[in-house]
Amino acid sequence: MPRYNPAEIEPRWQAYWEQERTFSTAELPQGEKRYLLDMFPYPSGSGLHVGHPEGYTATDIVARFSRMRGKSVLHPMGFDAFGLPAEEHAIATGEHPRIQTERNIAEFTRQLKMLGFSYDWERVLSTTDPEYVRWTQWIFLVLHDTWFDPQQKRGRPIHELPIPDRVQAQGADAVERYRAEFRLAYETEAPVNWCDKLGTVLANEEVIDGKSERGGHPVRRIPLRQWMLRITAYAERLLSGLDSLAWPGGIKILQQDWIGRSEGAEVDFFVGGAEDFEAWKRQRQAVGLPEIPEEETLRVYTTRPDTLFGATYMVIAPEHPAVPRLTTAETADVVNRYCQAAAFKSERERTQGDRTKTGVFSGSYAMNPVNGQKIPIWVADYVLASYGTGAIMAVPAHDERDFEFARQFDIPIVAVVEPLPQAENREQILAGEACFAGVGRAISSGRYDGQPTAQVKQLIVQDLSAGGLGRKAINYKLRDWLFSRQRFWGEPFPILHELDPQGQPTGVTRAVPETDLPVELPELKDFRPHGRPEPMLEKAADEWLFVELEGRRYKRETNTMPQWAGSCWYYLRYIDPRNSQALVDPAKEQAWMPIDLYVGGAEHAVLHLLYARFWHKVLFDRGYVSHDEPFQRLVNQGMILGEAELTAYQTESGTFISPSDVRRGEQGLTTAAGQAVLPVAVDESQVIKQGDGLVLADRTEIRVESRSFKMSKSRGNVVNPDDVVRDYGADSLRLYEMFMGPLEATKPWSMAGVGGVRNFLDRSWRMIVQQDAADVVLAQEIVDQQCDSDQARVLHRTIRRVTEDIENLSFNTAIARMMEFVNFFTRQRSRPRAAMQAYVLLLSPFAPHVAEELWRTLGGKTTLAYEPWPTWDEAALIESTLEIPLQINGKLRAKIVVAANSSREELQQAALQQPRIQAELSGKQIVKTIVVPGRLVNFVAK
RNA sequence: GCCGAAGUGGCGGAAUUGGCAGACGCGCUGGAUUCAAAAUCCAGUGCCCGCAAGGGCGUGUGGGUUCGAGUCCCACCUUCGGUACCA
Repeated sequence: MPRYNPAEIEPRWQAYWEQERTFSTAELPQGEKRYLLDMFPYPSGSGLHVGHPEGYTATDIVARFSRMRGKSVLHPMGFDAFGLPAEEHAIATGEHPRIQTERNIAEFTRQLKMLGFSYDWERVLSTTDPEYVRWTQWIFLVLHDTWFDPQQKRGRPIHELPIPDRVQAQGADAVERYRAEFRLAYETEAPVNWCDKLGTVLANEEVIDGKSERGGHPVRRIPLRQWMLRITAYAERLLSGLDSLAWPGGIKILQQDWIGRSEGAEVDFFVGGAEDFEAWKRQRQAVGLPEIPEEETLRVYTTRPDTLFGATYMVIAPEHPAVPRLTTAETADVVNRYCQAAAFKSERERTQGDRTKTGVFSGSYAMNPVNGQKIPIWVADYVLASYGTGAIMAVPAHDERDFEFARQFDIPIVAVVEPLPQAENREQILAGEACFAGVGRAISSGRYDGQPTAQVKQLIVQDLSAGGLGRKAINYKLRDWLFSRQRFWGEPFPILHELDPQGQPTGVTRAVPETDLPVELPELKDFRPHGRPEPMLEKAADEWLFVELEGRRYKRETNTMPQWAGSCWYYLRYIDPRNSQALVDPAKEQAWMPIDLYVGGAEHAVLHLLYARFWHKVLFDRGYVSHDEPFQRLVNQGMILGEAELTAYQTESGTFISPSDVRRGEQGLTTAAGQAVLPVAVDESQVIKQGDGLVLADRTEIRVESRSFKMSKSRGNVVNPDDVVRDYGADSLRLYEMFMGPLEATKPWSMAGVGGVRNFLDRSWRMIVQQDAADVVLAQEIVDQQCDSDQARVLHRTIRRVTEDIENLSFNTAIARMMEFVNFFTRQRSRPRAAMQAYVLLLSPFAPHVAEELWRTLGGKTTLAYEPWPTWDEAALIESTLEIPLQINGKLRAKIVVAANSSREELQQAALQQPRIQAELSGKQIVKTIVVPGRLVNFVAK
């Protein structure tokens, strides 16, 4: 009987591991440690899909491999369990989100356990656990209690913030307000993306094309009191910290671009009238550049101070505080209307679409500090209030956006940078008819003329600084992080707002005392939004909402934290998941951190990783963790696409045409002649291969397209791991996920491929287990004797390659090596037991269940999880003879078998003896001979 | 537009980093076994010409470097992913 039967083997070994606590991890590592982390999943109602086990299997292989190499391994799993779907479910059904969340977690847990991952399940956590929420809130209070010291470039306790005397003199409330301006967690009135339909505010990343990511409902911008995190203070550290990390280059670049550092200058333009300009300049010369510009100046940020002489107008953002000041009686109406319209549009609407620039003249003029030229000030929404100073000097000759705007509104264009002589459309650029954003030499720029751009930049900034008119400046695209949501299903903020005797807020806030954490969510009977922009928790009963503390009355903060909060620090909690005294014990933290390998999807390349790094740096500055960066090595697993789909194209009249004859235009798919074309799904049986492609079997001149698509419910190509495990077993699923291709690559699913690796496991089984016995007994070929030299070579080569491939995360090739091993040994009449045991150990990280079973059959008494990893013997790898290719003029002409250690001369002689080579060379002259010992011989002949 | 990744048989993918292109798997073809099928085993399988021996061509396209290029350099094309006026 005993065929390989995963349905019986797998649950049995899973139960064994659980009962024996095989993978429970010691509190502290002994010897070398490995912290191997998966990005934890959101437990959605649809369960695991086959994308999840891809990364999970990769880290599990490394975890099992590392244990066998004697490392202490921390390999945990948990759940990112706050999130909108559970709340939407609650709104629809009235069921508390916690109930559905727990059900989903139970289902995920079942599925994860079914796949045999060697997680330490005793450390499992969920971001929704009250004990976890407690420490999320605690970290928020750390952020609230921290300011960033720009001198020391680090976060420090708020009580260390120097308070200016003038503030101190105004009393405690003034001091508190002053501090609030510096805290890393602060409140502000911010324009937010409000969605009427969802009844909630959305983060920018949750808004796609002016619509909500979830549901596609319209979104508009309204101002609302928000919690923000001052991540911008850490921009420089977040940028420079990337250098030391072993991350994919592309991800680092994404983060760099997101942070968006630029160097330039801030320049003040005088807007107080031409007659006072000289006086203003003299005054600036005397007192220097003020920290905050006076009312009669407009401060701009530019990365091209060298083009200052080409500034022909200025633009301020519609939200700029100077807008009313710069508006005149005549322009007031137009400007007001323009600003209001801009405010109503979402950031997305303002920055996308037709791209035709809009704007209105403010009515005022500014004086260019370098040449005293009077230039108009416009209000336009192509300038963002949230970047730089919210105002720009516009140099249409050397900035595409300004150029477009100037063309539209007939504003002069003056070239002040001369391109290199060979530049194309140089004449047009100099005539102000084309835009040139590159570098060159200064022209029409007074005493700077003739100097290269880089030098002019430097000189102008120097001169501006000396005159008190400007200074060097650095800016970042990164914005502060909008950290509050108006939903129910999130962590409450541990913040209290003080009330006066009339029940009105006094504006003073305080933190909930640490001993009162966690602040749990209030009980609600009804989860439907109240439809106002205010947070959901406003619906809470008064007993929750109002708090008395030390004789004062407070109202609780009713915003909740975004889903990011829990995922920003979960990797720390795994280290010490039950600690009730601290988020993590410092000794354990120091022992296990940093994370040696972090595997997850590229969709978290920017936000999750940036936010988590930010929190980590704050915790580091405040002394709660021992490293500056949490994720030493990062790998992004590739996306798994659906099974390849065959498509043929058919015109309306039913004629099939080849894909190359299909045009993709505004009308959709058409023929070259304009006739509509429809894609038709084709079955594999209707298709044959021909030449370099596939064609219809009965119409071989018609080509068929083969493509894979993202898995989606709507396309119906989602693969469910439960089905795969039922039909093939978990070991086959794991193996297939790794065999498909490189971990980082996007690759299509193929059920036939799963069958292929299942076949390999069957063969592995039959190599060791007797086929027609009643019980699981060893195959007759298994012998207790030494490998012969061929067997030893195959064995040791396999050990070496599998070991090196795992170290390089090259799992697909590791599996190919094991397949070669099985192909070789199934053909051997005698198979040494030791070789079989070594093989089973190599297989075990990939297919742990069948490996355990085979290990036991081969005489193992307990789990193989801590058996020493096999080592290879270099001596066994050496081959006595080699086949060497012989080339003439780089073309392969013959092969010879020679002793492996043949010298250069011996090789050349043997090659010249070879009959075919002799024949080819006769009548020719050998110009050159290349001999690479162990590799090849190449004759260059004429 | 910009940034990133990638283009190798019918398909998924290998190739010690400049040295026999196509490992391994799927699929397909033929054979053994079987009453038959499944399963299993054996052999073959880049394309073209040829009965064969053999020959020619071949890693997205075009050029280059080299005795030798999938791999290095230059230009371009295509696909996928990300991003959007950041001064």
